[in-house]
Amino acid sequence: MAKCSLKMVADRAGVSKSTVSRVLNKYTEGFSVKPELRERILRAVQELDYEPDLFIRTMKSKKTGLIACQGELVTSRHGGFERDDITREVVNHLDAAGYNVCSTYNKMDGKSQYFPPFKCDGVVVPHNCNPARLRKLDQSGLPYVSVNGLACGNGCSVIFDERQGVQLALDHLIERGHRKIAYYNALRRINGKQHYSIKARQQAYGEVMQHHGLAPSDYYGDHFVEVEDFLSHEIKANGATAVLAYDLTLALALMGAARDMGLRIPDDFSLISFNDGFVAEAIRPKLTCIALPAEDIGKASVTLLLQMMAGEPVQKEHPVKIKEKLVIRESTRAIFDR
Amino acid sequence: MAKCSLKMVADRAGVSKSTVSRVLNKYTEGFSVKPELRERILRAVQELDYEPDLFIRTMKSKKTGLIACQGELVTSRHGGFERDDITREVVNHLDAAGYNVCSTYNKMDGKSQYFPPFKCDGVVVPHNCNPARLRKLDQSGLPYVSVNGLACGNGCSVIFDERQGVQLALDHLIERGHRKIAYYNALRRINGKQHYSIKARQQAYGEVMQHHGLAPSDYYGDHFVEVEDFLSHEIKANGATAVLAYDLTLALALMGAARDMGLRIPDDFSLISFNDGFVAEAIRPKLTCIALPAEDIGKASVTLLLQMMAGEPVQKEHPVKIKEKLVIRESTRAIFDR
DNA sequence: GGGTCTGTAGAAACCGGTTTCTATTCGGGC
DNA sequence: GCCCGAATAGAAACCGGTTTCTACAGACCC
Repeated sequence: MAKCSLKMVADRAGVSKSTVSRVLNKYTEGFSVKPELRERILRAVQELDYEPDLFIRTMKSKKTGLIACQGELVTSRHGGFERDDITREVVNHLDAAGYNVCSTYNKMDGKSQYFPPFKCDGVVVPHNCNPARLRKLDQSGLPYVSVNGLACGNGCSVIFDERQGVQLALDHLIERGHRKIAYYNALRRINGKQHYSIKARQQAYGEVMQHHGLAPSDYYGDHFVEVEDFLSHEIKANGATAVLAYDLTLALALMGAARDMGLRIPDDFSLISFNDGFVAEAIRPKLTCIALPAEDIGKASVTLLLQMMAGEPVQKEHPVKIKEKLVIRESTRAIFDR
Repeated sequence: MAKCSLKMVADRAGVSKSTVSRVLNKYTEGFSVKPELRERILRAVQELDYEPDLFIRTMKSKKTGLIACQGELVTSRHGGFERDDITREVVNHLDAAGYNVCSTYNKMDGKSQYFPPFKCDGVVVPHNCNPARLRKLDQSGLPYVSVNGLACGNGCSVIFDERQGVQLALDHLIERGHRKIAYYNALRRINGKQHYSIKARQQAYGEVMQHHGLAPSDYYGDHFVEVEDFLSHEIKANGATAVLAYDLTLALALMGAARDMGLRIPDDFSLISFNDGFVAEAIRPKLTCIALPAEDIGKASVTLLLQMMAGEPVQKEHPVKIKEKLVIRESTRAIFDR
């Protein structure tokens, strides 16, 4: 009924705790167990449905086999759609590498708590935007990787190449004849801090536009603009023919407001958004997106973390950057001369 | 740097481990500590930034202060939008009650693993649809509550009142003159098993329609129908004026296909969906929904679990049912006489 | 036959906490 | 001054595992 202990298994098999532990952990380092005894022990384990406590075993053993996952596991209400995908990829890769991923729900806005509150071999920090918490983790000396977020001195960071993604989006639009391309920025703050991508995309937009000799839109700066005001100003007044949106939620909001204001997509303006997902494919017009490949960032992050844990030298100076991908659908079209 | 132990705190304060433990746990049961000594200990704790290991303390103490959360924390790719909301509500309420919620990512489709793999006071199982895993948990004797899913003999279950929700939806449509109302069912299987709501909504639809003397649609049964085929048959051929969709993802798929087929919502048919969320408000037409209030189910679930853990008698025979809510938006309209 | 090496497995220490048991000091009643 | 109980705090046991240390049996060699 209740969970049974190593002692109970040992008693049932008529051996000592140590022998059971050795058999279960396949300890062959200078030791061996007679096949017959091994059989008896394994039978007892099976009969009692024994499984060791995942955490108590971490006390004595050097390797815990545990990876702690920090951060908003329960995604925020209006959070991006890509978050779950990324975390899932990371977890699956760690699982495949034989690690058990574990997390405790500690509110990041609560009293400054340590993370992790248990012993583990490494830490994954998805979508980080809490510098204080990160600094504490950094000081702990544990190997950690910040996935889709920045790291401090001792950790690694894997992020998306926002410059390349912006370039992908703008090239796509410029190739199709667009010259006045507005950017709808996000000013959502998570726990009082912005996600790095907000500033990165905003800045890349300015640079890439300038590089093409085009004027950036008025509203790509730091102050918040309502969707309706944005569309009135940029599309109706300034005559922009295309909009790049910070993420899917903003793109959806823009699409809704455009419909309400009598603006058609892509006839009156083209729309392209960061993040891809089920919704982008389901809505009409289907949204052209800059996808953030979850598989790629997940795999790269886990590879990096495993290297750190193995003590191999890794790139810590600069974040590893994952390429973004253009997914062309119906919301962008060519304009023939202006 | 590395995490420090109770012993280190004790040494620094010049006292024994037991005294530190007593001070930190506010042990006053027949014991007391001189204010001056308490001060010194607390100072040492602060200086060393000490926090006890969350799991190791569970070994000896009767109360662990831990709640395990089973299930798909990393939600499935195309999963419903309501899942995160519900889990978050549950976690926040447990947190408020002083419990630490913890989860390990164990693939539910993997080798049959026990859950939880550590000692805890109770278990939360959100969105359950894995009977085998649940049966094991049930046998463990731990207090547990199945949130938005069914339980076995020893656990409690809190689900939504699907019958009432279907009634809400159909009454809304019938009041507005609809008589031919089709139902678009889901046949998604999660880990080989269906979520209880699939059968519940399907069945309730049949009953409520019959109760109103109306004929249910052809396609509300168990076999899968493509959205296009569904719309051709039900709307174009059979002349249905309204559709009730199993969830938001299916509603989105229906909206997309309708647009592609030249069917307008709500002019050509009204659409109402289960689940509510950001997307329902963002798309056009805004979707009329049967909302599944996350706060209500979260609060009720936690209340129930805490009662079980306190040894109080609770309702185990039947699931507790949470009322669903009608959110009227733009996708449904009245038809004036037929 | 004695010494040594190897295979096998139990005993015991240990991890980091909580709880129980025990010891000492102090104050008060006589 | 002595006895006793309350207040205070250390010592030690314990939780459930892993790892190290130790012990014993048998094989092999000389």
